[in-house]
Amino acid sequence: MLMHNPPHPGEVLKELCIEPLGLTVTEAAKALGVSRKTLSAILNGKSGISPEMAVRLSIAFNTSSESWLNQQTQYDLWQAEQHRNELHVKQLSAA
Amino acid sequence: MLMHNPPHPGEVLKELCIEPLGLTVTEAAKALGVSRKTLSAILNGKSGISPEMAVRLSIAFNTSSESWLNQQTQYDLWQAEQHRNELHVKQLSAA
DNA sequence: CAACCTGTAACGTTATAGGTTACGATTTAC
DNA sequence: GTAAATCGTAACCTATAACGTTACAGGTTG
Repeated sequence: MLMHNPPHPGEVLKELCIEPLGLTVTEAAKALGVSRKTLSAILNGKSGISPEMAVRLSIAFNTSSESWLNQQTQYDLWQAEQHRNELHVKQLSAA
Repeated sequence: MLMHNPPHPGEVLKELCIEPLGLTVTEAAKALGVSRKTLSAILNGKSGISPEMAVRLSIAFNTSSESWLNQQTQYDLWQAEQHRNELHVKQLSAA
């Protein structure tokens, strides 16, 4: 169970990849093969990291696509968990 | 890096939760608070497990929502990795 | 001042999760 | 054997989200 609010993957991307390399959003977007708008939205927490984007990041920054997408999953899940008690779900198993 | 095709999370759900408990799709859908169609689509690999659905499953089957959503992530990522060489991405870092 | 970078609004496309209703086919129960 | 339940799914809808192009205003910087 996630205990604390995970950071948006865009923040991590900015702080760990873009800024250390002194890259502009324009440059990075071009290298990633996406529009400047798309990358900007991610960096500013306006949209998430899609599976395809995770693969792009893994190529550009020589990382694992899993790590990127897992971060997104943790983020999304934390959001969903905030509404856990609003869901009308009945228990089916004690396993 | 993922090496083998991960199973669709719907298969796992069926084999590990629905069938062992002898549940019908109709019963399970009702307990989960979703339509029969929605659950059916998941069980038959026609749609994925959303973050909210992961939370529903965690309540109904007393499991972790993380495990469900992670399975979906691995599945989605494997699909995306299959097109890795079709993406026009330039390397930005050797880290 | 001119060149560059930025976020973002406005417009579009495409994909996907979810709902309801309805159907034919199969399975189960009596 | 018939009636009831279940199943997958088609057809229709909505909402959300990622992505694209173009265009603009504001900020830096040479």
